Amino acid sequence: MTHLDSLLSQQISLALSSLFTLDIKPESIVFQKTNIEFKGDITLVVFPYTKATKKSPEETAKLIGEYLKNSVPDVEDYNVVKGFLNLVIASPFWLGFLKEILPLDAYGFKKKGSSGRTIMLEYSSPNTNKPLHLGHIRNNLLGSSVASILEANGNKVIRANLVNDRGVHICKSMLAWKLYGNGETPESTSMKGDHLVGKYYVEYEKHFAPQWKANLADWNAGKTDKLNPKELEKLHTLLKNLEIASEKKKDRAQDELTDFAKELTPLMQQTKEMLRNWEAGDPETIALWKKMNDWVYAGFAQTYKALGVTFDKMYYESETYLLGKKIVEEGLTKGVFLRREDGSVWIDLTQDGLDLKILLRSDGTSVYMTQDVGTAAERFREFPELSQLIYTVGNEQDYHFKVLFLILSKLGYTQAKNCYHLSYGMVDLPEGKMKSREGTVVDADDLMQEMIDTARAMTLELGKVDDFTPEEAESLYRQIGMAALKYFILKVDPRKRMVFDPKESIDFNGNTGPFIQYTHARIQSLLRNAKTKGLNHEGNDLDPGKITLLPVEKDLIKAIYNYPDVIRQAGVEYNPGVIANYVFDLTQHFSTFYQSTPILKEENQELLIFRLKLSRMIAQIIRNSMTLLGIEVPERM
RNA sequence: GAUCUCGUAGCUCAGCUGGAUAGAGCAGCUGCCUUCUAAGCAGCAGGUCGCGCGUUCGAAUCGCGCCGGGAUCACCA
Repeated sequence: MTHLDSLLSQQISLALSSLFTLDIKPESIVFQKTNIEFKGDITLVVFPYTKATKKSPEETAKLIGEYLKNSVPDVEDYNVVKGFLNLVIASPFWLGFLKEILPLDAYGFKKKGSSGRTIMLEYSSPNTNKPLHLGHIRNNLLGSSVASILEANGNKVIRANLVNDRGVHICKSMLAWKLYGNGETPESTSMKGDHLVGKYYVEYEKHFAPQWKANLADWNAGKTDKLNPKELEKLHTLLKNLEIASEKKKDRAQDELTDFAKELTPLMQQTKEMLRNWEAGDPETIALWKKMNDWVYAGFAQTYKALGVTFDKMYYESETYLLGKKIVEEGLTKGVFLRREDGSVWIDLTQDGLDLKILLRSDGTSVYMTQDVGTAAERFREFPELSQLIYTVGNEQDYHFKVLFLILSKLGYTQAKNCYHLSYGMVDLPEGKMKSREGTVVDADDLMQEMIDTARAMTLELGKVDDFTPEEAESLYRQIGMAALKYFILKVDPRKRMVFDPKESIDFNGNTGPFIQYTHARIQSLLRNAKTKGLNHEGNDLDPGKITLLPVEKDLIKAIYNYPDVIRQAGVEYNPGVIANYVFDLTQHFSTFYQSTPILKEENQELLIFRLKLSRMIAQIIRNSMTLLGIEVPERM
């Protein structure tokens, strides 16, 4: 609620009371933007009150309008269309407001920490067996931007990254490198470390597939002589299941058989052995693990730097994967969990409309959920002041987090209600889902490079950098390319699945990051030109009495007026798209103004200076908004 | 089978705590660079808001049902 809203709602409450003896609380009165077709700045819909006023909507609106015009100096005029009361707010109000905020350099932002809330926001959370791809880009950009938005709302934010650095999938890359790597290193191959490790993850699959397929083929041909009696028995059970399975369950039964075939390959046996060695602390395995993970981290560091994301706190699964077991034991004694005959531990969530969920395997080892319970508990202990714990994770894990928060709550963690799953939709390509098997996965590093290369080509073609030094030009290409990418992804509501069309994302016209950057650069150019002409726009003085606002100028000030609410809204929704849409709209309005209204050529000196100040304020908002999206704005382009 | 989610212009998306004739961008078509950066501006064209029923003075927005896409429900992570 803005100052204007609260002033008007109080007056309207008084009006309703004195005109119709109606008791309506000011807080319950809401306004909406005046439709562009009609005159006015803010609109009250009176339909809700007509039952009580016993008058027609038009009559009711007219009476309220007249009351406001007489009692509120800032209400200059009003008009009524059906049940809509459109109020015209006087120019001095808008100019007075602008004058008030001109001295601020972060208008709309709350001071960091002013809310007294500390929020931990987890994002990125990569696996160390392959490089980052397009999906990770959305995760990183989203998490990073939401962190900034929450800070702009006055919160202290801890940016956390939980690295998935252990497990079967990591051992696959390690084993493949050991078996087929011939000692390759990032140095010897001039490959980025994460890409080299990813190469061996793929290599593993290449050797693995023929092995399990051979198992299936053998079994189909009745060759089962390699199996021990126990395995043979399981195979018979699986085959029988497949045979009697209904049409619908056939896939599932086939998957189970395939899993068993994978299990019994030499490669998988070796992988599992490697994982056991790792868990036992075998020095050779640990050394290999460290070496390859270091390669990956060096690679990730580059990618993160290029993306412009940072972290305050790193967590490694290798250090946290044992957490949670103790909590599960405690939960057992509390009766939250139950132990089956085979020793596995479960929670029954059927009362909550969910299913049974496993927390410890029959061999006593943890599953993902166990670790997540453990890390959450650890974070609550480590940061007792935490007001909120946010997980930026794809919506494929909606169920997982529902269960996690429920378990935490059942274990008695009151902080469970402060946990939030920032769930975002998958990124698809125009031809459908990204599939590693079909090689359609878009690599993060490649994509960024492509964007920068395109920015270079476009900029050179337009002849924009003729007077730039080579370093300045390169920096500009990077800024533009990254802006295109980031804006393209962040403008979409995070909750929604989105389509990433490389051709479209590389467009620099229209609703794009580069267009917004360009508008900022134009304003800066304007201000530079003003300076060389000796025009001083830096002061904050402004005489509302001497300026008559054009409609386009009033629209701009109104948009500025709404900015704090936009930042608040983006924070409430955890949605950078709110900022993106706002700043595009603002930029578009400014372009209209810029194109249609003389600024430096204005003869009236008061007006000229006012327009410069207005432009300066718009530039500030563009810059600060883009910062919330993690996007840089150049001074020239 | 169960649960969750999405469906708005040819394409990508806004709008969804109910409000006026549903908005942008891209793609298509017209204009505008001796004038503050044309990565721009102005305009034209493009819609049964998946379908149906209901609630309401009023529904793209809320509820129910159906159709279609996606996801999840593993001793995977």
